[in-house]
Amino acid sequence: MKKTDTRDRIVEAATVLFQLKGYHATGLNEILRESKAPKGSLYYYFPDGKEQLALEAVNLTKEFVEERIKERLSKIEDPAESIKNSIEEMADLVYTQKEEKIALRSTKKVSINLIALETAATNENLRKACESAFSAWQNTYTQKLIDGGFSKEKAETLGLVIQSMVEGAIIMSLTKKSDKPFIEIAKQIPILLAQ
Amino acid sequence: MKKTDTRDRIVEAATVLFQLKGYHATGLNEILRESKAPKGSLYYYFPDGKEQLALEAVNLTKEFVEERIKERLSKIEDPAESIKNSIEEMADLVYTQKEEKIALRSTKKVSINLIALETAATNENLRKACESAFSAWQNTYTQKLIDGGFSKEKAETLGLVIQSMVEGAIIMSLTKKSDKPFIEIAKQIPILLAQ
DNA sequence: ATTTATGTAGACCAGTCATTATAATTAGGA
DNA sequence: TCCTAATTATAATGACTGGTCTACATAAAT
Repeated sequence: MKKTDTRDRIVEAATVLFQLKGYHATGLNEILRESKAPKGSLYYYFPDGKEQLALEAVNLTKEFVEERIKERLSKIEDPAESIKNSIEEMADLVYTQKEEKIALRSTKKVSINLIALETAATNENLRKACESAFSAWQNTYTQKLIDGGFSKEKAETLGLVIQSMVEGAIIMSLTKKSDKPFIEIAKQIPILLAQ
Repeated sequence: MKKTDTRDRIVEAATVLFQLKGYHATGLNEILRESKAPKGSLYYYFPDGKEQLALEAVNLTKEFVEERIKERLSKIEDPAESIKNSIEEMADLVYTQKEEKIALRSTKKVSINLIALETAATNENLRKACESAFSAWQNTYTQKLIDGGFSKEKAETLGLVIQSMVEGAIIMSLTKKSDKPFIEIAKQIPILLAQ
């Protein structure tokens, strides 16, 4: 029986803020304010401070997104159609999050894109956590392709390509303030998998 | 006749640092130190401070990359092959930059990826500058496709898709510390354009 | 009743941030 | 040589940073 949800609230707030504003642009005080937690609690639950918090945020997103993808992929048997479908759902996730960004009521955890770039050259721990998340997602696509009859080699290549396309769509989508990149990427999946 | 190149050196250093470490993680002092510019010069040349500096950095990268892509696309007539070729060159650009990252001797300006994500939700001026850069690059691909006989509509869609794929490859490449994402993305281009 | 965990609370630290105001210096042309 | 404008130096501003610290409350265990 859990006493409080303080710890969870802190991680949730950190997750949203890190992916929305970035690791360096988000201050601990802001996370505390948003999660209505006192500073003493932060270092009680996260003795290693901001980096530990970011690691947990990345891992939380990793699991959340992996779950989402798997659920979507299991609903349609045909790999091309199911992956297309999954990408279209991501468009919604990224986009409805954007709209609610001021209120921050959203608990959506959708991308580690920004943290990944911020830390790729400067923080090996976080870089590895992001790499692990990307690999997990990529692997989900690969597995679906193998189940659908693709060779292991081809499935691995296409998994990497699809994961890259999704990450690219996120960037383009956020900067263009449009879900069109997602939609167009999704449309190309069946063509890509027809080979 | 130009007296000094102080201003240029500042922009160059800012460009490299912003894309390597990020807008918020890069301090003005660091830019000064890296560019060996006099302390007083920054606000003399850039009275609007850090944001102005970032705007110029983004625009510099925009023009540099656009030039590179155009040059590459003009060397091969077939759109698929030329775009594939251009992406393979980008792999080198991104990657050799990475290797020299400590020395920072590199003056390469290759991506606005990180700044784009950092500012998409928090700084409308910079977001627009990044959007403009993405559109310019995307447009270069589109134009090549039109010249190669694609319909305007199809060319525009594919331009967006290709641009998204490239941005995705950059993220994946930096996070995985491998140029494989670029290579695999490049391989898919002819398949994508065979439709 | 006493002790030990568990968690809350926020003042406080030294340092860094971007920015500004103003003074000093330098350079070029008249 | 002098004047003026272009640079650069210096120093201070106040806001904010991540992180540490001690005090305090509550509740469970002994």
